[in-house]
Amino acid sequence: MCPLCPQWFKIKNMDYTPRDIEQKWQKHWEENDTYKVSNQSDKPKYYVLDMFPYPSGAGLHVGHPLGYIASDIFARYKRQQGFNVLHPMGYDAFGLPAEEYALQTGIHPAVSTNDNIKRYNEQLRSLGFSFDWSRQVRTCDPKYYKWTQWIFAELFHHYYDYAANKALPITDLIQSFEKEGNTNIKAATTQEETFDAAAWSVMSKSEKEEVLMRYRLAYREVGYVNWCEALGTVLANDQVKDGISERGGHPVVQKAMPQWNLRTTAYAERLLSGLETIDWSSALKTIQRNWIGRSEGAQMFFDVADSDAKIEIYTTRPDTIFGATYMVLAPEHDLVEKLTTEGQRAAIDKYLEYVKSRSERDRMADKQVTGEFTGAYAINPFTNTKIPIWIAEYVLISYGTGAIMAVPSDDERDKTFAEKFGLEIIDVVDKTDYPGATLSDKLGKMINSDFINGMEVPEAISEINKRVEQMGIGTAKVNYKLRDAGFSRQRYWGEPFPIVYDKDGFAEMLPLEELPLELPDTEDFKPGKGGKSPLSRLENWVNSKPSYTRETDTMPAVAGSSWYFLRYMDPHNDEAFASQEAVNYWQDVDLYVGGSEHAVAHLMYARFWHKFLYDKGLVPTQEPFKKLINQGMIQGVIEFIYMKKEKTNGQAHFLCAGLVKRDDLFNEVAKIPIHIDYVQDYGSEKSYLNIKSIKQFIAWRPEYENAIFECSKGIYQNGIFTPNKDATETNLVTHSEVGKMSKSKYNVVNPDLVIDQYGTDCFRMYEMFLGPIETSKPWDVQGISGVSKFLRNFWNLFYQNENFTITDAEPTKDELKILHTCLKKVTEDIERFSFNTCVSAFMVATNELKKLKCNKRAILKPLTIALAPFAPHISEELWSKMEGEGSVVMAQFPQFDESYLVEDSVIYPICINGKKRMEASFSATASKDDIEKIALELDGLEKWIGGKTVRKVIVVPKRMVNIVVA
RNA sequence: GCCCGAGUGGCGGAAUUGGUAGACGCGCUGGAUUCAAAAUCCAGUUCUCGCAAGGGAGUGCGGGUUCGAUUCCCGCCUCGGGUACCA
Repeated sequence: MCPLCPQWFKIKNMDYTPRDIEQKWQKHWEENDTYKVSNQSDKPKYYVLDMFPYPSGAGLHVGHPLGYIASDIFARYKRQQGFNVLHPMGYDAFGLPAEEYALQTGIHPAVSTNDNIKRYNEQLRSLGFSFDWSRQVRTCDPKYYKWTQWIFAELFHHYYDYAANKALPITDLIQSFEKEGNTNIKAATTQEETFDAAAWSVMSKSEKEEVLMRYRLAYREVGYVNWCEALGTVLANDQVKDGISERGGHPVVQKAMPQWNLRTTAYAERLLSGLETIDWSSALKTIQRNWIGRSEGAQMFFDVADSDAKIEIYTTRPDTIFGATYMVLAPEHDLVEKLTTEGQRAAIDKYLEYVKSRSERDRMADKQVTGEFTGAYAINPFTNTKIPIWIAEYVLISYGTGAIMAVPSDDERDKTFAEKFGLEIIDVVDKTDYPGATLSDKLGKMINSDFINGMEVPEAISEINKRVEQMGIGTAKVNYKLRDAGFSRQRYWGEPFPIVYDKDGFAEMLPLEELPLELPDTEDFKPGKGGKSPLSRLENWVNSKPSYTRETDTMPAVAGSSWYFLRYMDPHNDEAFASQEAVNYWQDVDLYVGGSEHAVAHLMYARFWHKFLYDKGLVPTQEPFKKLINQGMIQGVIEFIYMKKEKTNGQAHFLCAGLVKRDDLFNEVAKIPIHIDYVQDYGSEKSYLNIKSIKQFIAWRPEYENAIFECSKGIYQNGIFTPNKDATETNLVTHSEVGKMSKSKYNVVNPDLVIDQYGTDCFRMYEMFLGPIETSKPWDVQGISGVSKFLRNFWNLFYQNENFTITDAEPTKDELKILHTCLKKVTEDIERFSFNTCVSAFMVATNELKKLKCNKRAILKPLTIALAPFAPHISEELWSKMEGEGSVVMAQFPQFDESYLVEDSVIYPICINGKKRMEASFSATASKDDIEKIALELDGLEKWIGGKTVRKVIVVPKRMVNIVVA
């Protein structure tokens, strides 16, 4: 402020300079370990967790902090309520992007990851979060992944016992085998053959190891995997979308490779039932339920005519077996080769050739009805008739048993197939009693079905199941869509498996004393051809343990993120992943905030690992995350300019969106994304390019140096603007779309710039004010001035004529009412995670107190405490000026008092037939009868009743009066 | 296709158990201040008819329950997310 300026005296209030205040307090908090939390406390615990970020090279954009702000508000609120709050942050630092970046630039993933983390740390610090940074974890730190490796090894050393319904040591299983073989073992396994103790005792070491591998929770198996040649790695199902890799969009094929897997299917039932016990959104639970995909049905064997082969099928509709007129095997099914007759061999080979040529993508794109007859027949065990065996691509080898009994009358796909190939259709369910019911509803009455005729479907199902078991041809069975998790990656930047193979090729887990097995350093991280990991080229490392060779694959990124929340509880422990005291104190995560993109993979793996650790008695709860909130995405507007597909005189020709629309040229133009920094009125409907923008665009994209830019105002080319009339400026309207904020869309808005201009507190509150935390919305900086104004107004409540002035005068009834209305609203809304309405409540209170010129400590002190979770810096500054000592961070959150909210009188709307016509004030203590009596005698009421009869008067206390007339 | 979720002013959104629809903010309009602008302050702002007083309509569309519906029920439409030949 300059005293020489004539206006200086007009600025009545002390300037609020957010950046100075914020930097001062951030430094103060850091120096004083304000947010450091101890594992020893008399206070009740509360654990608030964010999904830790992958430190990408692009840095944070305005979308990332949304969830962090929400969780920070809640953590601060809980802290002020007297909880010992664990609120940590760390980095999910292994993964493909760092490695891809390394391949492009030659910069080691460890180096770029470290740089990125540094940048993230700075950005997160500037947002004023109350993280206990001393507990920071990084999944790529050997001290951390020592325990990732250890848990993996423990999975290897355990199997899942269905009788005990938990994981048990594999040594227990070996004992059982020695005593009585596997006949009485009920376990999660792919072991089909039974054996007794004698058979076990004569097995070779290799046979025994093979059997055990079929029981272990971490096991190695040759299986079909999603192989992506371009990325040189195996991908999980959820990393493949429509047959191409989610990352990079490369083709993915099925390839047989030995892979390490986790037997997640063993926990299918518990992963499903556990959902009932946790407070997650129904949408998210549904996603997980669908992913687990439980279905009840029967597994059955069909005999094959003139053969000793048996075909095992799975069906959810055993009741329809009398309508099973043919069978279908998946083309990859083992029996195809054996069953195909000589006459059909050529046709079948041709069909198999065709199936091979069809990528997964083709199959998705056009679902053709195709198939071929094997020439063989099966016997329907209930009708004893011969039914033809076909192969068809609509039956998948990976689901159920890879074979079905086809019932064309009651299955949509079987029906189209039967119609196309002229196969018999027998109606077996009469659905006339259930009009509108779909096939999946399983409703109707059995017909043409011998001894179950007349039964309703559910009864028929249990009857057939009973009969199937009596006949010894199958059992009722629950099936899950959930697959075991492929856990091997042929990449460099991940956790090495703690595995060595002896000279006979048997896998052994390294003991804890030999962990961590550190990722060896190399400059050569290119993926090898044909699925060899880069580690396989480091021969010294591979052979560094005498008479052993090391596993050269690495773990996927989900490994480290499956248990990181436990490490925060005791992050520097070298003796255990966390001490039992720490785990027993912190228990589980009370509130988990993160994006819904992790709905399946991360949240499923983490629950699986947690349940395993629970079975081992290492964690006290079955579920890791009690309450989960999915924050929405902050989207960005992507700006495009239209370019004609055909060049004009050999030059690129850009067109105004207005012209494209006017002349309907949408088929003749392509959309070229343009950096949002060059667009005028960015984000608005009328966003456009002026001459300056075009020059910036050309500087960015020199290949368009001589391009033509045409809009209704004229044409710009080679630095010259040729107007149509007398225009001096272009107005080339861009095409705007809302989408993900991404570096590749050139629409990333960096929070640093916003913070520089408005301050962290303002940024935090504005992101909350934008709307409900769970909805996605485009970033729009327009409204931020309202929040900025609010913070200044709040600040100015404490200032009079440049002086900090606060009085100890008794507050009035009105002032107390404003305060407690606000406290009530804020308290209740924080509890239900409605942060946008909290901001609004603060605005209302501030506006009203401003009108009353209230600067009383009794009002402003509690209000400052309540504001602190949202805007911690301004609150701390005002607190220090007001109180002189302590920190607002630990100040007791003020309790609202309903008694201040009680009114002497209440204004009731008077409705006639439900429509508000008048208002009237009644004493708060007036009885219903009194109100009714007075209401009917109100002046002016007659106009609305208009001579009609009053039929009824409804009085809802403190709400409204409704007079019904007719 | 199936399974979730959502549709409210010019815009973001509020209305927590069926009880005054549009809080709060942006934007816009008018006014004050200013040589002028920015900033600030005051007033107005769902649409529509009307100079006004006042009236009518109104929460995606159509129906229903109710004294009363943004809220509950039935049938559609649109958008977003998930999933996909799951036997």
